Amino acid sequence: MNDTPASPDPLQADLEAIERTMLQLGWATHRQLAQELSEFNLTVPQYTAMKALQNAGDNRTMSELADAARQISATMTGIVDRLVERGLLTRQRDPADRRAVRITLTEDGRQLLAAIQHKKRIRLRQFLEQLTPAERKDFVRLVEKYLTVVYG
Amino acid sequence: MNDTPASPDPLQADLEAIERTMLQLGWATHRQLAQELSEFNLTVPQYTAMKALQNAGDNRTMSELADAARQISATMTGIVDRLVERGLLTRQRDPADRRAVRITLTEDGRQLLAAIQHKKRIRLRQFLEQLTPAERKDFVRLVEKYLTVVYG
DNA sequence: TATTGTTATACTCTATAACTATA
DNA sequence: TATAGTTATAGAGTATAACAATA
Repeated sequence: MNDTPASPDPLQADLEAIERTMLQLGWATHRQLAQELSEFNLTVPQYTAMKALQNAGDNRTMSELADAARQISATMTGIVDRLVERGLLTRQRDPADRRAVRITLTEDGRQLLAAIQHKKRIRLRQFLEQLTPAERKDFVRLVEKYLTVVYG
Repeated sequence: MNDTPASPDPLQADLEAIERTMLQLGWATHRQLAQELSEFNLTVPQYTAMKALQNAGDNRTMSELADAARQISATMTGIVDRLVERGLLTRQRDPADRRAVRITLTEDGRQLLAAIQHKKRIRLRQFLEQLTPAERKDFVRLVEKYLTVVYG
């Protein structure tokens, strides 16, 4: 008869707090980003693809870009279509393997990313200014650990 | 002549690390959640709406639900349509104000949320087990501060 | 008149399956 | 035969504008 143990699973309370917080973080991030990007006439998947390309070093194939952006190639085709049409990316056949297509950021594309980055950083800086250097390091370390453990 | 100052903005390095990490966190969370939910035939906006309803105390109006889920009412109409059709929510005219519609979780809806929660917690627990109690508190505190500062 | 919610419209994202071109 | 990428298809989410019912 001990339905209400004095000392239950010590993780339980933290678990519930983190679950709620992370769902909020994921969704709030997504919606907020969508709204910020609409000002630049970009969608979240479009921006994510461009950033993934930039981080992966530009001149990637469609498969590599799809992997980096966590998409399948059929989806990436449509996203890249619209970005090429706007002059933010270019598509080029790879001469070494004519099945492959190489994607590059144009100068316009790079400038657009820079403009978005500039705007996003203003608010991020506000956040960082409220933390101590040790807290900043902890934050990055904990979030990276979360990504590794929870998303493999 | 001091183009490369020995001690530039001390926030700059952290800023770049956090920017990249948070974009990855937002997108990875979204894509991972979508994949987990597909097993239950739910989309992310559908799940978010159901959780928002649950957190807001059930029996909310469409406007309240849209606010809680960060959607506009026209979008919420479509999302609720599909959830009602599947028997996870019910719609009822409010007798006190016949313009308003009250949304409630059905028993099936509550059970589905419980099943999803059970599955999500397994992986979250893995993460928490790798942290000290102090780190767990820090994590929640820092993420909540981030949400407050960055998303108001 | 103002508010609540739905409908109409147009576009984007998404996954699956079938297909083309190249290796 | 296998791989890289596109196309076809169907469904869901999204915002805007117009609309109906109620206050």
